[in-house]
Amino acid sequence: MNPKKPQAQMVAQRPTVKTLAQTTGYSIGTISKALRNSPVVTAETKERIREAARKAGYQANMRGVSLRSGKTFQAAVLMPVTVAEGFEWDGVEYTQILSGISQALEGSAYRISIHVIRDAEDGRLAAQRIVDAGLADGLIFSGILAEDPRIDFLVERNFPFVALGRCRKPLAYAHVDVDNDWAAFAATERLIAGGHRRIALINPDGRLSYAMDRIDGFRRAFAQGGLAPCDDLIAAGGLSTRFGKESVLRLRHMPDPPTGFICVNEATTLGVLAGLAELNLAAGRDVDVIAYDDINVSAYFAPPLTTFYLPIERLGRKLGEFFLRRIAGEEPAALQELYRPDLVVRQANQQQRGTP
Amino acid sequence: MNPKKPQAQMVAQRPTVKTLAQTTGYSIGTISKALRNSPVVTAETKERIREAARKAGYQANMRGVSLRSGKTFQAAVLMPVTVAEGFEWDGVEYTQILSGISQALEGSAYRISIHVIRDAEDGRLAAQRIVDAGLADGLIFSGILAEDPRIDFLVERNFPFVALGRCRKPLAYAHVDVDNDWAAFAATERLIAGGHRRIALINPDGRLSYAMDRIDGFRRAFAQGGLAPCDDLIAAGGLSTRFGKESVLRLRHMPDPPTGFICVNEATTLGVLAGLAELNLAAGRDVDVIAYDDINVSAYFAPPLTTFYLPIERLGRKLGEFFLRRIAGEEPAALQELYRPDLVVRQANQQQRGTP
DNA sequence: TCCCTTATTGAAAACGTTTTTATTCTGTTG
DNA sequence: CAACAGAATAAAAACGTTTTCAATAAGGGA
Repeated sequence: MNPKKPQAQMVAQRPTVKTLAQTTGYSIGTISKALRNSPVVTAETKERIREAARKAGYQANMRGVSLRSGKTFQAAVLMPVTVAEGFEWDGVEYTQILSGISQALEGSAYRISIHVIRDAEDGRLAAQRIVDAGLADGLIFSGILAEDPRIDFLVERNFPFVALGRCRKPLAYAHVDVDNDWAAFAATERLIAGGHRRIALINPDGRLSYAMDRIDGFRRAFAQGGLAPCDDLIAAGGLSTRFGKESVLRLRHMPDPPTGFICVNEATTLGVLAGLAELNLAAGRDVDVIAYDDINVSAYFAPPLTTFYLPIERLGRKLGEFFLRRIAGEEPAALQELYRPDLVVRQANQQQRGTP
Repeated sequence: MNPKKPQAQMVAQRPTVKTLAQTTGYSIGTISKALRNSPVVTAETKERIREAARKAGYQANMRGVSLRSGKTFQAAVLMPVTVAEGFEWDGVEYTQILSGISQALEGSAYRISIHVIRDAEDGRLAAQRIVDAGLADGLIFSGILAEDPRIDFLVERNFPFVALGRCRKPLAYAHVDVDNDWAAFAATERLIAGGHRRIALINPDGRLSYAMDRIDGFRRAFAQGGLAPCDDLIAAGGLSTRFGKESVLRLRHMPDPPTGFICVNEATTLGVLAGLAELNLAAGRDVDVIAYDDINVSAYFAPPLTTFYLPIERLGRKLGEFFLRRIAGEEPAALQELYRPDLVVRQANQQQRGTP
């Protein structure tokens, strides 16, 4: 009994192909082929090897696979974080998006890895780092600009990705998007039908592609009614609660103030309501507010608001699905989907006559 | 000119240690040692090799490093997703936590990988999978139960992790936590001082460790005032807006209803306000509400509420810092921190006499 | 002058896979 | 009966590192 003998009394190491080769008598090449269900290995050999693998609790070492195959099995998600003015709620529920992506990736070998970015330009640097250093097999990101440096870069490098949102360049790439043009059009149309003529559009940063989509829909609704659009009532800024509030205060102090408000997300909506409260105005009585809602929270606002609702988790699931299909080699042109949110009516949105 | 010659006209491949060995004339071993700043290699050799690496744009291939070193360079974060009743807002701002962790990990080779879990038990399975399959070098997770299966498992397996929250077992593990006992005590004390005697505690799931901490603080405040605690007014449930609203409606229909409410997060607070509105009660007039706020949103509620505020991103940063230090081998006992949130007074919280 | 120590670098092995190529064996065909 | 085709498996190479061990050179003391 040589006490130096190193192998026997070791704690149970993770089994490898080598281990399985020893226990079954086959070579490591055959083990690998059998487990990957290669047609060259005979059925009963496969069965024996699989049985041994099962019994040993074998799991392929991802680091080995990774090195050999060149794949990372990482889906990189660029997560924007608004370093806004002192920790403002921005209502960007990335948790839901990630949950959706995660559901789609379940069963695959892919894992989500997070890369926090500050803006789209920072995102381009992150994308470049990921591509150059081979940190992931593909990318998922949102907050698409009309001219998005990330999309330009990735399309040029032919690196797989899926975008939540569309840029305004005629490029072929996988994406999922909300029909913001339609939603803004429908919201504006509804307020016009309710008698409103001065309508404010609380919008995000104007460089964002969907901000432009919303403006397009907004203007189209006025044009359809033969009215001039209220371009002076378009507020472009952040997605924060503070921005919503400040916008209301500013707009309501204009000579011909808006009586209707179309908000871009829950956080701005809450800010708008706070601003109205400060002016002693009530939504549904003095003015009307229509919101867009990712997370089904507008029913709890005071008062409950009419909203366009699309659970953002559903978009996340589609992003994940498209990611896997893109990685598997499908053409980007086949991986594009546009969603229309549901209109949830909680207010009549009829302008009360006799309002200031 | 043999057209089969494979190397010369290839597109620029990523440089490797082998490439650098060829261009510098050193061996790959020396290259590796020089780049890792090993003391055995001479200063001028290091300089030459570093220069060549810089010029070639060399970046170590993580897959190679990973296989050789056995490290994954992954920080696995277990992200809870409440598959609550139809996409309810739960106010769990994981984006901020991830942002904080990400900041702390910047500069290191570590990346965040997300593992979505449904509850703590599901989390234990995820942890087991991560440990067994070697998917990460360490774990970060939140939503700690008084008896948390994840902590038991990881401590037993001696696998590095950092918890956001403390369990109730006397185990040594790295953690960051909010002093919820103190916060609940202070909130209760404040309402008692304002004349309230019937105070409701809107609490999360009772198995959560911090739910118990809150109850402890709640009771202690009554005991200090020589009063009997309102155990019948402790509502235990989700973190959703719906739960906040339903709790108010239920509690206010009791024979001796509460006049003060202490909420657990922003989402429940919004629900509480919605419930009060439905009962035609106003916070600050008919009843008082004190909230806990991770994301600085309570200033925009109607009315603005007195809150305990601690930007959750700060906790995230600490989690990331502790993670790196734990991975580097520091003892868990040295990696523990308890934060007290700031009290932000926005209401007097004095009970108005003559209230029902 | 010779040997021994020390400093520096080179060579080789190892991490765990997958894939390519080689080998062995069996059965068939001219 | 020799050659050959085909099937199954084994052997080896490769992915890009890091680490261990061996080799070489230089310098110093006897």
